[in-house]
Amino acid sequence: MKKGRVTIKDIARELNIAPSTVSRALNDHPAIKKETKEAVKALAEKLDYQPNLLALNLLQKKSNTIGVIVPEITGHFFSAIITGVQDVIVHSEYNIMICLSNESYEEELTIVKRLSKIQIDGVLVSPSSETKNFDHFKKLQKSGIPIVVFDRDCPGLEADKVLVDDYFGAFQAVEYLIGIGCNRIAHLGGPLNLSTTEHRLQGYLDALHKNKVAVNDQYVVHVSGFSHEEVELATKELLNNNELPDAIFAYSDNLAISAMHTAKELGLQIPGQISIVGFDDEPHSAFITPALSTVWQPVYSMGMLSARILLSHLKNPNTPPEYRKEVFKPELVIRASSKENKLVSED
Amino acid sequence: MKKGRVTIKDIARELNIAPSTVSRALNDHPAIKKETKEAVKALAEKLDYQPNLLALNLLQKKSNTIGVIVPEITGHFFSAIITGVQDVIVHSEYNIMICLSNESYEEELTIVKRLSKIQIDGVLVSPSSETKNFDHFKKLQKSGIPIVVFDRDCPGLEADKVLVDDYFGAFQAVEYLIGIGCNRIAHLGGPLNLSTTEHRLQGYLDALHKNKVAVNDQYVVHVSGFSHEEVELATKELLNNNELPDAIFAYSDNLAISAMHTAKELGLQIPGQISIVGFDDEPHSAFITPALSTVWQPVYSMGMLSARILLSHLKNPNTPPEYRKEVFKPELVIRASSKENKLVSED
DNA sequence: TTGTAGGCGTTATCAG
DNA sequence: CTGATAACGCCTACAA
Repeated sequence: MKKGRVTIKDIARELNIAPSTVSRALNDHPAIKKETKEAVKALAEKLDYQPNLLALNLLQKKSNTIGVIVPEITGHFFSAIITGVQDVIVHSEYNIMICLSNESYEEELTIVKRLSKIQIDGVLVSPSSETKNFDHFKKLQKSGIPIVVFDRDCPGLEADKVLVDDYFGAFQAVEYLIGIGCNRIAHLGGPLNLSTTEHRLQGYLDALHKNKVAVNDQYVVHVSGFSHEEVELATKELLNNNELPDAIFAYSDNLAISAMHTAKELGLQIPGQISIVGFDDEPHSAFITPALSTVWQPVYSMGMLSARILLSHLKNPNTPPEYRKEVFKPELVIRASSKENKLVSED
Repeated sequence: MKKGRVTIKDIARELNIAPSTVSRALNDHPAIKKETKEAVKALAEKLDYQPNLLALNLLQKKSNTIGVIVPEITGHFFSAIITGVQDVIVHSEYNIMICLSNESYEEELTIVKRLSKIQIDGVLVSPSSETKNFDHFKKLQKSGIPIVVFDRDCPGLEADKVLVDDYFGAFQAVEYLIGIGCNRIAHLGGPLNLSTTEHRLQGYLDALHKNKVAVNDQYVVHVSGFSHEEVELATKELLNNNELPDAIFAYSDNLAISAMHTAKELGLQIPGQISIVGFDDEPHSAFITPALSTVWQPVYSMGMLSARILLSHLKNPNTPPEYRKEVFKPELVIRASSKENKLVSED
């Protein structure tokens, strides 16, 4: 008649042996008699003994938990990455704690503090769009916690990184637009301090330069966040140019869809008068009308790889001299929102 | 020159006082001299003392963590619920552990075992579509862990529940379809052992009965899972009827969109020849063409309420005599995929 | 092969 | 007001 769960002491008492013997038996310690082991294990089974991980955590000074910090999960992008992460981690002894920063630097700070308090063992992170300073991550690293950065880079932070070649994706997309005859290509860019924003912008600019298409400052607009209002505002700014762009390369599918919406409201034909290309290849992008051309990224694989890298560090706690940097190649997916149509609109 | 993090003992030694005094000072115990408190707090600050929650966990026999079990997060539905949960929990002292069952009963079992092992304090759960038996949840409850079920009910399990009136939503949707002149209304149903499937089906049937529209068995098809193949198969079965339905009420937006796709491939006009109504109001449903009529649910609020209910139990660990059952009202959203168009098609 | 003792970091209890 | 002590459940030297 004990209260609470059964412990190794209970087993020990019942069997008239020492708790340490029970512990060893349960852990298959070589120096324990076979019969003892069997007796212990049998009783443990019978009593439905569950090792108290909380006690182990204290002993080992680790939580057996890894944290995943993402800006949001309502879109498909981070959800899919997380699913990849989870499908790897689930086969390890670690638990996952998913934390949402809601694109807020403040909340990200709070999260990091919390994770640090619970002695997290490792962290996967994609910083918020507000985050410019990575000291909070560095602090984690200093206390020995390995960090893997994914998708959104943290420039200046030395860590493992699993990224996408955003520059390449953007370059391809824009060169494609040029190829189909667009020459007033606008860019609806992301929040300014994201690495992804910067790389996609750079890819856009370089594609224009390389193909000797004039760059027009008025054709580049950046959102400051992903709220509906901000996106709409930016889109309108772009489309209210006195000389209308004949194509928009957007930072993301969501921005692209917003742009498409606004363009339709203005009575523009897509792709007749204006072509639109997004980035991310969200699943619904294929279902909107016209179906959105976009840049696909291997999200699930990114999640899996990030998790694997973190696990490998956790298994080899010897300070690794060098960090891995894996860059996935994205792929242009051409659909109905962009079409060769400039024969007419050449004035 | 200590190794590892600073503990209460370090502070005690430095100040020549007892560890227990430090503990009390840090916790603002009333019976501690003001100056002592200040000295302790100052030093703690200076040394960047972080309380070791792992030790606390062991002492209190609780993990200060709540688990959230969902079938998946790549869709908007559960992501939004989780976001609601998180936005509530983040203001408490609890951590969240999000677990994905991938719509698999096996994985759900594994998750529950894990959560039980780490001495989870409470659980929010929406069961997988394969789950027919809720003993694993009952076992959790028996060990004193409060459970709140959300969205998908677990019939027979006594627990707090935060649900949606699926019956009402379905009834409304189908009655609306009848109102615009449809009389060969098909139902593309969800997996059979989900409560939501059952209630939506019942709402569909009752709406037909009440309005004296004949029920045709061939017009009711259920998917067995949410994989693309299965959905496509079921959709085709529905549309390959010798007498084509003039409307489809689908279990979810995703099923509806798949149906729409297939219908388009068959050259059908939507809503000209066939109206389609979904369920969930996923954000992208407004952007597809034609925009999908659907049934909206207050997802974010459901997440928040579920979390609040769980927290209230955690704060009052006295066995609560009765469970709460909260049922949200969904709302029909009419868009372009359903239209009054039967004047013509009446043969 | 097994038992004893100490400790992981914290708090609660009981003295003083 | 503060100090010593025990305890949470487990593991790991060290001893026997």
